[in-house]
Amino acid sequence: MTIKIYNTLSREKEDFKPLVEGKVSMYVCGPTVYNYIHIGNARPAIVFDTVRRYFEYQGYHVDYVLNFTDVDDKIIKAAKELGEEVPAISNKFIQAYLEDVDALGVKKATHNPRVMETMDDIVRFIELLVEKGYAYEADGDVYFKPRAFEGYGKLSHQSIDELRSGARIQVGEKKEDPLDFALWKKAKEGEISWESPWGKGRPGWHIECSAMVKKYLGDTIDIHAGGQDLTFPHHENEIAQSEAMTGKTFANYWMHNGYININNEKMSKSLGNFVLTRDLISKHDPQVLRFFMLSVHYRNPINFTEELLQSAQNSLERIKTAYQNLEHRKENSMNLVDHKDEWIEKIDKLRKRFEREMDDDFNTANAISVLFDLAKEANVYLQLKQTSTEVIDVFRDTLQKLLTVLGIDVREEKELLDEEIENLIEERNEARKNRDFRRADGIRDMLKEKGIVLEDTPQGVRWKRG
RNA sequence: GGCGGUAUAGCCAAGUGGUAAGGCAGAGGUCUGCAAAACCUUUAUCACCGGUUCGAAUCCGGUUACCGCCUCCA
Repeated sequence: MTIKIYNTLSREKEDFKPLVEGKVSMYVCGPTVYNYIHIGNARPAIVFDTVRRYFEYQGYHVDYVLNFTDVDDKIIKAAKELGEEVPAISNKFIQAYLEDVDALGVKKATHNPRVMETMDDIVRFIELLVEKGYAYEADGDVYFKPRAFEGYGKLSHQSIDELRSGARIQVGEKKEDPLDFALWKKAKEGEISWESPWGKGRPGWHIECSAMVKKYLGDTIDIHAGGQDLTFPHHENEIAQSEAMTGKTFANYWMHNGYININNEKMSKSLGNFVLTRDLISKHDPQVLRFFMLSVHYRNPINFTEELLQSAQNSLERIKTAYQNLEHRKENSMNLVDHKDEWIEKIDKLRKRFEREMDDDFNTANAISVLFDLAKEANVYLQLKQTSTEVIDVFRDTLQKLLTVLGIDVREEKELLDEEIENLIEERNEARKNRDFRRADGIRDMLKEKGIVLEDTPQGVRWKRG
């Protein structure tokens, strides 16, 4: 089955055809590192990590590049306010980003290029654009001319002339045309800067991605991704720069994720309603946030509230419990052949359904509903008097494997309980045998206080943390 | 002004022509010494109006509401 991807370029779902059989090259626009990331930044990290995981599940080798914008106006401003150097600020927040995203189950990128480390490539890229007549220097700045690039606007489906009527585009004194955008910015006094053929300065925002894509993935890549808001102007400008440069298609597929609202309002600093990922996952299991984000299709907006997150937690708990109950029952299973094949076939069908949903533009919302069905079937199976070890294994392995695609791990290190608790559980078993329920319930309540929840099953007592 | 998105049960959320998946919350039941977990049952004239069609949440036209981009932004 082929994977279908909604391509912003064509506004249609298209069959995914890789440039190289069995491989995917992916570039995702990363954060500008001037602060801790908010949950809006976490969404693309989670969504495109899941895209990557699904490709890998399907046997593709994925080259995944995510950049860090470590020089920019906002970082310079933050550095000034904090009385620190720009690299100190960006290093700090790159580190923080990596920690946050790691907690969310995001796999490490193949490369994490930074602007400061890509400076030579960026300067060379700009030089060539000037040589080719797509860009010009003006008093230490260098500007790109969108009008010189045929096809400008093809991603955002804007026509160059309509853009002008927006009338909000300021005419910089140095620009020849209001649409022109900066490739290189002349340094202000005392500002961090690099040498270039046009004097000291630093790169404009869009050029870094063009240079990095070329450096790490080549002239043409399979997938370029980012938040919806990057479509214009950022990605549009990247296309213009790169295609002007190489004369080749820059990216075959463009993917954009939707926004997050907080209590139905746009998350913004002025409203003061942004939620830092770091704060949230210190209070909630990071997996719950990940599950929550994947329970909505990636192109649709998500509304965030504490209640909705709690609801997601309850949902995830259901799948987790099913998994743990499978583990528990495994010890009490046997070599049974009755109806074995029927169950395995049933599981196989669910697995295929999961794949079908993921194939359809990564419909994680539907894929998750398949996991609920899988959990349900597992629960039904677990109610049988006798169970087959093999069927239990297939249930468990399938559930685990599919959850891994979503980046969710329900396995729990079942660390041994300490002796005291073991003894209490044993004592309770004795009490129950003797029908001393008052004592038994007393112990159960006591353990609950310690965060150990006991459940009696026909196969003996089962415990979990709660 | 240009481009685009969304409107489905108490809440969340899938679903692009054949009489509405799934989850959370609620109610009733089964199992259990009691619980827990689980299972079963139960809750929708798909924003509104018109059209196309044997048949529409799904296609077309219109209306309303909300939202995004066009400016730094995931």
